[in-house]
Amino acid sequence: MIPPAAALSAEPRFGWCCQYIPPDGDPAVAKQMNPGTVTISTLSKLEGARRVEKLVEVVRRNLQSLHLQLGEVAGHPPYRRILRVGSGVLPAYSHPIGRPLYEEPEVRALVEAGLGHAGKKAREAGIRIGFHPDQFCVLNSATPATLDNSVAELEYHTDVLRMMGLTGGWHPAGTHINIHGGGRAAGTEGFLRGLERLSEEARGLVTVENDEMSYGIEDLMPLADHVPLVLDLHHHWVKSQGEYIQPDDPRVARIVESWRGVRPVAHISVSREELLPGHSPEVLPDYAALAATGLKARDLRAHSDRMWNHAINRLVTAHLSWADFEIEAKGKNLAVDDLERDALAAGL
DNA sequence: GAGGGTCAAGTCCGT
DNA sequence: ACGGACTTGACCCTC
Repeated sequence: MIPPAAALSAEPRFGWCCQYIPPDGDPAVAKQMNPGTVTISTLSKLEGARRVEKLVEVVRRNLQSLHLQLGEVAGHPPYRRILRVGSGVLPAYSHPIGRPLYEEPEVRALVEAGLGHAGKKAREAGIRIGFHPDQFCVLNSATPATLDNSVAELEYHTDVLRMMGLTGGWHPAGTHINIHGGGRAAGTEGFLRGLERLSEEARGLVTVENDEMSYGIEDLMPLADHVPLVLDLHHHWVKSQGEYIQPDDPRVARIVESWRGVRPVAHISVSREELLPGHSPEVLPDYAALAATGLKARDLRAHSDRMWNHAINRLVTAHLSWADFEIEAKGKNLAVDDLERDALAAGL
């Protein structure tokens, strides 16, 4: 019997996403700590037992790396206990090639045991778990096949979380499966129709995040009574061409409401330092000034390796009053170290 | 073991 | 109409 997910503490958290980078750069540790993949193409070229064998090899590695990642996070203070898990933990799960393989008793037993173990570890250490399916998951698509795939993808993530003991009700332990609004043409009405296609269990986990192109945070407000909103401060800065939302902003209050008592999740990243030569790390990047130097939106969108800007880190520290943060930086856990230093200095 | 082509999927923008 | 960006390398085949 799986113990229920513990209530989420009110303590702020921030953490990294999907991949761990060993501080000493040890490639063997990097490989051990991170998931692998197998392509559909490779699986489809194998037959029968070979196909199962290949999948089992990758799944076993992925479950082991997930366990190690949770161990790493659990070794830090409670304010660092949030982890975005890579969506590739069970490769090909929602694809016709992979689906029957996961029904093989051998595979099923491996997956249930591994995820059960991981979920237990996450719950015991109080690690908040999230997922972020990629750009192919478009819940408002007008293309039936795309919508079908998107629903299947969200149900896949729900299956994973169920085996981790993190489903049932409204975002248990703060768990979330976060996606973007999708294409503009179908609008937020299309998103609501897509939500209706999901199981009740999945609907209790999905969240929606503002992007730089199609749905700004204001554009997502019509969804706030149906699904929690995830504010990405950097996406908003790009889409609004320079606005830094403050914690006392009325839009933040609406976002908090959309979570219905669960502590919200937000995202932070920062433009690449090397594209901003000579920029002071003590000053918030000024979009208009940077655009005037010839930098394009696509340049400013790109994520930095590290949380190099102390002013942004102080802004995030202020936002920790209401949200937990997933840090989207190429430097992963190393960027979390950066934010941690500034947040502690600012009195976290 | 190294090198290089390949990888399930959507949507947007710039040309 | 089409290629590239997003992401973001890792994988896998060939030599």
